Amino acid sequence: MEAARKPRNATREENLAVILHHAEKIFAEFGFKGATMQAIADAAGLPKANLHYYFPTKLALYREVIERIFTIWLEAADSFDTSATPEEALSRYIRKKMEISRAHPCGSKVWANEVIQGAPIIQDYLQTTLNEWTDTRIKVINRWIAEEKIDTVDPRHLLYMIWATTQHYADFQHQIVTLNSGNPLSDSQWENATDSVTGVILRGIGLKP
Amino acid sequence: MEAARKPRNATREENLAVILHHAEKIFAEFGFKGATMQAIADAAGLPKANLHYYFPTKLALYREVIERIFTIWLEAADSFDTSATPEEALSRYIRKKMEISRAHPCGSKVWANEVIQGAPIIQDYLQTTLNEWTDTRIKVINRWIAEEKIDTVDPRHLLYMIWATTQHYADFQHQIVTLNSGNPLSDSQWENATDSVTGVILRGIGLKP
DNA sequence: CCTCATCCTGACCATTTGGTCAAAGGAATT
DNA sequence: AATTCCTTTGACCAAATGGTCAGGATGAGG
Repeated sequence: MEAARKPRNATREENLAVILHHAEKIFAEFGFKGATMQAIADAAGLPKANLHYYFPTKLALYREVIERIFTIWLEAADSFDTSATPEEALSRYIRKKMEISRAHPCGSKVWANEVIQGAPIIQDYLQTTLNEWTDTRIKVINRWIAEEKIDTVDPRHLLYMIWATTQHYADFQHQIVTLNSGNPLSDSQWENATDSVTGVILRGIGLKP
Repeated sequence: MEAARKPRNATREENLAVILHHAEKIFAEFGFKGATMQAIADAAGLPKANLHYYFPTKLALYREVIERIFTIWLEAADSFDTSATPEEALSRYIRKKMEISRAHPCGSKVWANEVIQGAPIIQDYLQTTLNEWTDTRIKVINRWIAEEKIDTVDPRHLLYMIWATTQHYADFQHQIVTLNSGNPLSDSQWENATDSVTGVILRGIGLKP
């Protein structure tokens, strides 16, 4: 969000990246109030006072972390409407969201934590950007239904199902790993998960995956 | 978990219930570290020191809250295997889980928070009770597949989908309410949500809901 | 009215927390 | 070398937090 003033010195960029990376982990693990600046500083290998040089308050750091996650989510959203058919649109969107769950589990967890706690920070995002995005997708899905390309289904709940299932693999990662004998999902297991989710949802609305 | 020593005095029972009820809310809203004994005490309308009379530590109170949630979840699990057909078993299980999401959203949120944070408290539950429960259901689903009652599907991911979607309505309640113009889901909207989820999942594995 | 066990609570404490600040590097430009 | 701007950090503080404790309230049985 902040433009780097001196691109010549890469240290600023580096430090920002390191701080944000570890802040994401700590916030994911303890939530906003549970995370401490000291813990983030230790994880990042910096003195606490240095964090406050880059981010004046804990809230500012948290906000930055959240904003980055939101950006990633919006990009995944793009792959929804660059497709011709419902099959392609939905399966690409689901696959993309599964990939994000695997690549950025902590980001997803921070978002989940935030929403569970009533979204005190991102409330405006929900009301504006997410709300608008949802409305446009609902219209697309309703068009598919009108054109009899998919079965009748409440578009809103279809979207919720996709969000819930894909994010589950990030947010409940620990539970899934535990039920997988303590091992993280392998490549093929992730592939299987993606295929399973895609298969049930597509068939669930009358498509053939 | 603790037996009441003097059932004659109902005050103990009452206070325990009040404390646990409000503790669930506060823990759901702030996570374990974020919740404060003072906040729980205020919500329950009791002095903080009184909480420590009933629950020696914050952890003991949290553990009790978690255990109660787990009990409710296990009861929902029962409705899974008292049914004859896959249609009935799955639709009853999904419906039950949706009802729990509506009746006990805070409980679900506490569980979600706990799992997101790596389940430091309930790890043993995941490894024993939940793991065993999952294994038995997987066998049942695999039998359905062998008997060609449902399409081929990875039972594990089918279960994850059910958990994810149903719990989403509790854990992401705030997001759903926001996307519903700020209004909680009405009776008919909950019915619609349940039907939508059940419909997609059942059709997704070759059943007619 | 007395006894005794349970229940309640205001005051208190040690620790942790987010955040501040002044003084000290450091590197490029003049 | 002097200057200037950015960066770093140890020491510090006020507030909040989990937990303690001694003493007071309460009520049932005698």
